[in-house]
Amino acid sequence: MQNSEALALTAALLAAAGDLTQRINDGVVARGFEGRPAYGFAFTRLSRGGATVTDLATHLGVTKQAASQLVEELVRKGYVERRPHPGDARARLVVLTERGWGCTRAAEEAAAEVIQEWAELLGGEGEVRVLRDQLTRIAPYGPIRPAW
Amino acid sequence: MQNSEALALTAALLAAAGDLTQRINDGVVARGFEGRPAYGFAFTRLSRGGATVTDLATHLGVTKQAASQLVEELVRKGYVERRPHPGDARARLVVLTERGWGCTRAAEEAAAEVIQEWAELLGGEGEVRVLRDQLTRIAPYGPIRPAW
DNA sequence: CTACATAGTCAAGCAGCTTGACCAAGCTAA
DNA sequence: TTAGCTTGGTCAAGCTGCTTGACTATGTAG
Repeated sequence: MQNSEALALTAALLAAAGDLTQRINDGVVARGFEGRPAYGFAFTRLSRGGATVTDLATHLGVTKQAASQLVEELVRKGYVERRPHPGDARARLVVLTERGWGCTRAAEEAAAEVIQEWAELLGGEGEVRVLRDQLTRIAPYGPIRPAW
Repeated sequence: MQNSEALALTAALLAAAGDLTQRINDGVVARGFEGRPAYGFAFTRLSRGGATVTDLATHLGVTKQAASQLVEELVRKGYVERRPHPGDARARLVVLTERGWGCTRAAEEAAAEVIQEWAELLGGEGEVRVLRDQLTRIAPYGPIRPAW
């Protein structure tokens, strides 16, 4: 693989990622929710039984202070609520509210729309599956990172 | 395509993009340059004959003030220099210095390394080419956007 | 020559993150 | 039990990279 090809792949990957993020966010907003992309990553983690602030921080790859601020923002907007943690009085369990679930579904729908469009560009859902499988194989574990 | 599949693709795409960005930057730093990911996008544009601040701003999808600050930073670090623009006394042409070219090559090498690794994960360079072609087809034109 | 558009800078402000200090609650060992 | 350390979370201050707004200098169209 030549360097220039590596750069072409890099540019295409980042362009696709940025475009996808933007359009999912636009779709969420169009469905009546206000948000920023980071919400989606938080929701992904919260949608499986809730999480503590520290869990979220790890998942997002930020400090717990930053995660705490994000949670505060989500509480203010009515997407999540803090509950006492069963079994650890220090911790608080952050869970999605009904509105939070609605926002999550909106994000899913918006994502599905974009990917539907990609399927048309690529010539079929099979091609999308190939893409997803390839990306899954190269995607690392660990915290989510901003693409730049 | 079901919603959950769309989310899986989204997550994998963003994880791959974030990982790639991070590792290219790490590679650049390991080669003795200091930088942040945005530099790479600027260099991509500058490497084709230089650009004005306004060109850069458009390419990066930010205000010209932000682009101007970035250029100032790059000048301070010795990666670019400002020259009078031939044919427009208002404008200044920002061009890469020798050190700037070195940093650009370092980024190319770092990118090639990561993608070499991806080729092994995917089982061959042919698979990488498939990935690149697919991404190229779905990647939009227009300014580069942060992935989140 | 006038009027407007464009390239660039200066200044102020803001969002989202960081580091550092701290408290309350849990854990471990004596 | 208690002493000492770890862990979950918050408060406060500060920084970075962006924004909007105001402005100057140069170009361009009538």
